[in-house]
Amino acid sequence: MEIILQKNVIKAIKSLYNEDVNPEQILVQATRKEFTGDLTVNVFPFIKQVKRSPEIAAEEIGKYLKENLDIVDSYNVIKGFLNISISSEYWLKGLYENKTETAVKKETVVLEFSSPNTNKPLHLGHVRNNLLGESLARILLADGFDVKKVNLVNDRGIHICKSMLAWQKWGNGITPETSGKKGDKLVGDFYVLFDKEYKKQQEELISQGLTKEEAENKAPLILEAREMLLKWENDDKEVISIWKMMNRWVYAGFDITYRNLDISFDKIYYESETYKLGKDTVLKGIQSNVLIKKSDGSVWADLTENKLDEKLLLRSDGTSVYMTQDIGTAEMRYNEYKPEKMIYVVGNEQIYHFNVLKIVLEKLGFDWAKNIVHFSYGMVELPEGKMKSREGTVVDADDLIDEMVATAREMSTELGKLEDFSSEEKENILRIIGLGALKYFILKVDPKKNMVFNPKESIDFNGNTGPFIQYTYARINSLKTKADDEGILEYKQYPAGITPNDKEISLIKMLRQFESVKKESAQKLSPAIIANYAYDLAKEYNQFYHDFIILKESGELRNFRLYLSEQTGRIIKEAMWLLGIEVPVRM
RNA sequence: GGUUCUGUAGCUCAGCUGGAUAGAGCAACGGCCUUCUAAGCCGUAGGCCACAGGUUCGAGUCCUGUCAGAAUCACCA
Repeated sequence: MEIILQKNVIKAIKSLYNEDVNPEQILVQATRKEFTGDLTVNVFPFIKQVKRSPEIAAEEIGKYLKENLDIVDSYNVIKGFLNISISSEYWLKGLYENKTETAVKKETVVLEFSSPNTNKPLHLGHVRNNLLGESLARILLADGFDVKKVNLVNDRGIHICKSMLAWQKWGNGITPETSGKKGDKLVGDFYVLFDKEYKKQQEELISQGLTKEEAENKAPLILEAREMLLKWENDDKEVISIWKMMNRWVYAGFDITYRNLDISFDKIYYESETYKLGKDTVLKGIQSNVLIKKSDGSVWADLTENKLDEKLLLRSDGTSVYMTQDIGTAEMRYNEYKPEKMIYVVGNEQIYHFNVLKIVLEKLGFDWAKNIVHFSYGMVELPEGKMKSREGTVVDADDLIDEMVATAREMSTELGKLEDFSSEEKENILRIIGLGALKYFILKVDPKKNMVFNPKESIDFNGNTGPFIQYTYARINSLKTKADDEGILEYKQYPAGITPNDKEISLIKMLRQFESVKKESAQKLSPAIIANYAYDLAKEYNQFYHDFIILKESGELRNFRLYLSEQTGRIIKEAMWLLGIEVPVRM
């Protein structure tokens, strides 16, 4: 509709002033609430060309539009702004049009997210990553992309060796079964234990006169861990078997967390299976003189011409680093899917890493490297700052989910809801609500910004929240159920004698926006745009619901309002789906 | 020190490619359940959009500088 108006403004200018203007000069936007009208044309961008004062030009164009466009009902001019009212009939028709054109692009996008390390359980930071990843996948899918969700499990490296070593030294053969602990938690405990003992050794060495850096590199524990990594890369039987066992524990733990968050993947890569390819590629890079081998055997990429430093790709002992395995993974992934785009959902702390990755891949001759997109999101912080695992301030993912559901339960009991439900149904609804609160809380903020989470205040269930939107849906659903009970079934036809009121029109307008909101969120890779839209829509509907009677109305008006409600519910549900949030039929 | 990101109400966040008098929620205060779900609706109060310049008809938005916070610049991942 904006486009129709835009074209006609161009026509108007041509016929009134005999001037040609570009479409970009015609700004059509929604009229602000304080003014009457639906759409506003701003005359300033072309005011010089038409040689009129803003008021006169706006007035003349408005007059032209009213005479030549039947959808234009009336207009008014304030300063240089031409506010146009679209006929309510046009809005009403729009609501009843069934437009189901699904844009099919079928370009493949590989979307990597989650990417946990196997040495500790998932925490709030990972939760943000997972929720963003899952939501982006759905948003891109809805925009017509063929999305492959992939997870890259970081199952090798020095960090795993630390947990393994600690378990070997102090674990006394403990397992998840004997301890009753979730596997990822148990392994995480040993990682923390390693760090504690390692710190002790460092302090000891520092007191003997070593510098901090020397102490970090000479502590017996770290030497043992490095040795273990070397053994691992040389397929040492014992090391491999501990590694397999402990990873198995971790995966069992992760599976539970993923399931609780409704996260799934099309494909899981393991770095233990991709790093060798990376190593090979790096070695080839030396032969073709793209990379440098130093006298101690370490391999580097010289990035000084890109205004960056030198970057290590293989250690002097021949073992690979993070970058090495990411090269291999990217290559493997590209060969497997030949995607148009590879998106990595990884925190903003790794911006530098991905810059380097792209440059190195390009140097190595992979022209698809330019299609790599690092979707970098901000950190989740506590009111007192960053989460520190060593200080025990990490917010554990499983605990957080449990707390959210518990809060939902308290609220529900207090409000006296859900009393007539079976316990099974009730639990499911509480899960939907608790999880909805958590997911919405995280997804509504602009991904690139850091966000603050206050565990003491816990997440709200009122106001701009997931449950607010879910509640709106439940209300609508309840209307439909009641309509059903009363035998109101034929309500979907165009209502002949109805003139929608202002609130109804603004609801219809908002529903129309959904398509462009979806597109925008896909282009900008931002679930927050969907989240904020869903909230605005729910708020608008609640006002409508409060101010007007729906089912107790009669005839066409009742049918129209019921239909309008149903459409709102449908879009709320779809918007929430795009966020990975379920909506309950009752709450 | 270099690079990147952020700075909007007491708190948590919106603010579309520059557009009219900067918006929500929470917290505070005051109203609304004999009518479809009050997890709701309405109202009051709360702002030098970090600061200073610049670009122009017009700047929270773009440019430059300053200040503050964060991340990163590892033979960690």
